[in-house]
Amino acid sequence: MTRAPRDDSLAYPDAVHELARLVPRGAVLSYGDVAELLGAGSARQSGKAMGSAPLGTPWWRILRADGTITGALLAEASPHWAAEGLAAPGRRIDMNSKRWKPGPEQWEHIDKLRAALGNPKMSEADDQL
DNA sequence: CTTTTGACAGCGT
DNA sequence: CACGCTGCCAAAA
Repeated sequence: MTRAPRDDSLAYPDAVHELARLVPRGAVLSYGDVAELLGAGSARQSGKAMGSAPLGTPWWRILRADGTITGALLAEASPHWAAEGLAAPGRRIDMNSKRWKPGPEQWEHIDKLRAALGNPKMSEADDQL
């Protein structure tokens, strides 16, 4: 292989996926919240990242700031929302009360993600100085 | 290098 | 409350 994957480094999309996994049942985050919690990127970046979320990722807990989700996913997400008591079918999620507030222990984990992000693969990139 | 493209956000109509 | 337009930001073409 031409490169060896570092375990300490983390790509932005992966950080987003990890964070999504931390969101507990019955809670949600907006794409913008995700970017803010990671202290990097922006709503669009996290949204893009979610597009490549691996199976097992609770993607239905990450939605738009107004409590809606993109059309194609609505059909798949609704049942989950109903099952978790997030919103009844046909209703939008109340971001005000359902927004996830990470506790101290969660923040520790999030902090790791932040640190890993500030430490991207720094090899073969020192020539463009 | 310029243009297009997104699982977005905010504001106006 | 539903749409539409503009602003953002980085990656891919």
